[in-house]
Amino acid sequence: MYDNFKFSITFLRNGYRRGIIATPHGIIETPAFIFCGTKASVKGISPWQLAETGTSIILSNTYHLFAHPGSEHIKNRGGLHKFMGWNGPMLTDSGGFQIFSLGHGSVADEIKGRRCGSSTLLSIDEDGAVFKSYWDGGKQLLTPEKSMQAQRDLGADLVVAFDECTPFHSDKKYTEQSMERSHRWEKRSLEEFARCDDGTQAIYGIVQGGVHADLRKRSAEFVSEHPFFATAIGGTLGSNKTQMMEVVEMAMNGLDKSRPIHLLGIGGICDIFQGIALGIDTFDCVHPTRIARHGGALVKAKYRDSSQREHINLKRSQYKNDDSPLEPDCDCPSCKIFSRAYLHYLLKANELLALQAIAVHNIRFMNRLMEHIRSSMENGTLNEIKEIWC
RNA sequence: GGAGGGGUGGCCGAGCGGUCAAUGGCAGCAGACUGUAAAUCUGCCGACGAAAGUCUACGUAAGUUCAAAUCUUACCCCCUCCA
Repeated sequence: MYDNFKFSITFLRNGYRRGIIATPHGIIETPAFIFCGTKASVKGISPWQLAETGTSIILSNTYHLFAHPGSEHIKNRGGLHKFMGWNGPMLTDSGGFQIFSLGHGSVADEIKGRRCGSSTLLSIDEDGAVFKSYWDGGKQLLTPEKSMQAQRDLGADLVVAFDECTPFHSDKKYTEQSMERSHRWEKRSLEEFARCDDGTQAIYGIVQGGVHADLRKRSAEFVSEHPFFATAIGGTLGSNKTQMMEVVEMAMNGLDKSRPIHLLGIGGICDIFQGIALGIDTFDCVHPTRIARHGGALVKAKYRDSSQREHINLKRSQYKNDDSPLEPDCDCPSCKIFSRAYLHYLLKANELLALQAIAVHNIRFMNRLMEHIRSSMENGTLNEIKEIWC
């Protein structure tokens, strides 16, 4: 297995590391950020814009494409790469996160105890999870085998074992049972993956275990003991950032460090620096592209406003007369030709260009951040550049 | 000239005797967003006040009533139809 894949660590110091993941569609220099193109599209952004802004890898979601238009439909169109026009490395998430998100709403809602009214997760049992399709209302069963078959149809380079993303509010007993079931699901995922392996894909195992150190350790050991190509850290990471990094550290303790390690769903700037310090290789998050659509532009520390956020909210009236670019030292197309005042106006005028222009900037921002992190590792300036970006 | 309809907070637009500082929507001002059911969601949005509350408000003026955005009368504007 994994003959066409390779992970090489090219630099290692004090636990943080630089590396290269080789896939049939190209290489990913790590640490890297993976942009979310959930429904076979990074919302509002074309593949050529992704390429122009230095993106090496994107992610799509099995659950969403399974619900619509169907993984077989995409297989018949030549696979996901061809279908969406992205020829670089790609990962598909298994749909495990949707057991969480379609049952509890957003991560923030769940942690803060705000339950959203209607859930489309109908039930979970040993076999898998039953959803009410948000597309046509029909009942859908997603199992480890189905997720793997769908991911095989989609044809991403990197695929992910099917797990249950356990909610933060679950007690330890449920978290443990859920973790053990996830382990059984991951084993089934691996078996189904191996059964159809044709050398074009590599699979990630997922560490679960909630916020409990003993569970995280057990889960990390489980994943490391099984022949996954790489590891992803998933599940709830706690209710605040301090706890989040504690949980990541718990998971890291039992992991096989020779494999690529991905931190699922995390993409704050400071979070990335902290994750890298613990040895994380890749991150993915909807945050950069989602906040862009809500008028939020990521900017380095010196370009921020008084709000202490990692982005500026261009809908704020303070930007109405701001003729400067989002960031004077950014090389993205948006910064080269648009002012904050213009983007503010576009947002107020409800013009779609605003959403795209800010997303292009945020994507370039994240890629520049990762480039800077990689280049600063070997000359030992990681701590200095953190001041610039955090 | 005759007949009818209408004038409500920045705009559109409900309400048609008390529970109305007045439903909604838009605009405005903020906030949230971390393996995307998200170009979404939440809050504020007459003035003063931390709040209780006080004041000023439904074209203008006068009236009926314990009580009027809501009823009556006059006036001023707008729209439609007829001459």
